[in-house]
Amino acid sequence: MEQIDDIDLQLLNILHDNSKYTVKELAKMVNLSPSPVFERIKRLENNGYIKKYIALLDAEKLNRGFIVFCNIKLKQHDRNIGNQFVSDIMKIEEVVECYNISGDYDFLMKVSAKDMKHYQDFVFNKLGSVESIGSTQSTFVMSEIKNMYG
Amino acid sequence: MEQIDDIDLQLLNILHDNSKYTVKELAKMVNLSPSPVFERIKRLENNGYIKKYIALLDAEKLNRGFIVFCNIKLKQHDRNIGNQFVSDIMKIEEVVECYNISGDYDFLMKVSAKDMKHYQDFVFNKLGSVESIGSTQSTFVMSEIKNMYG
DNA sequence: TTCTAAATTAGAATAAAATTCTTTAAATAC
DNA sequence: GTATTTAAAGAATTTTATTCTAATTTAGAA
Repeated sequence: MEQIDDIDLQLLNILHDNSKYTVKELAKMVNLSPSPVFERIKRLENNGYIKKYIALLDAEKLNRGFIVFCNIKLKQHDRNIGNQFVSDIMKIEEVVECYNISGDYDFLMKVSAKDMKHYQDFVFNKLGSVESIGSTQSTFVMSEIKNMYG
Repeated sequence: MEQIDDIDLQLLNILHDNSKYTVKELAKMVNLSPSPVFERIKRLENNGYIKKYIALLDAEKLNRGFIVFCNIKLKQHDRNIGNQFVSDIMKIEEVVECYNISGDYDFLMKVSAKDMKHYQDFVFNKLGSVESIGSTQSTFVMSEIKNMYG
């Protein structure tokens, strides 16, 4: 695996914050000409340092500004139950992130809803029909303080 | 505030997953010519539906694949302590997300480190010097199941 | 140090994409 | 039904991405 240098790291940090700079602009920022910057970015893409480029959307405007962290305990801890849970959760659009975690609970999900009413509906109707779930515990987000991706 | 239609929504969903499509490609996907697609995207940007465009990086390759959710209780619940905490946390690069939450703890942080050793160093040396923190509780991520941004 | 080879860069040339503009069509109001 | 507004298509233009070649730098060996 190729090694990356300081200029690569600069480019990654810049693009992580704003991927719309032109190569000419990037070149000026890192004191190079456009060609090597273009080649460096292609190399970083091909070597997997850059996974993809995405647009960040305004959750509030799209009626998804109500964030809840939802802890999940499975009914039992066998592979089938676990696989079933993962498979079910992947289909639920309100679940934007999900992690298998240490501690009292098995999974931590980040859920994105319009409001409390929507979240309640999500818990009753969506989670309610996921057979593998034993219990849940909701932690509500009152405000977002920091988000390096937002 | 302008209203968005189904095609706008399609464009948002596509760009949220991959912002590198050309307008020509997008036009084909939504069965329009490039011009109206271009104008729609500009409108979505100007109206704030699209906040920004970013590159997603490979955390593992950048030595940041060890994820921990860290719950925080403040020493006291007055405005000064709270503001001091927020100000301190914004400067710590390992903290990639932070939320003010309901429940037993005051804040939930997502922390990104190289490994357990790095995380330990983060807790001792970085969090350890944030005066406003009363107590912490760490939940370790064993695996990422779903991430609509990753 | 000096030579050689490999890698990197700069700058020009080309291809492709974004962006603008004008015309046409469609939808809505009157 | 006509007028008016809005949205779309297609062509023209500008900008950017991408490729190519030559020059420079770097690293290693003699």
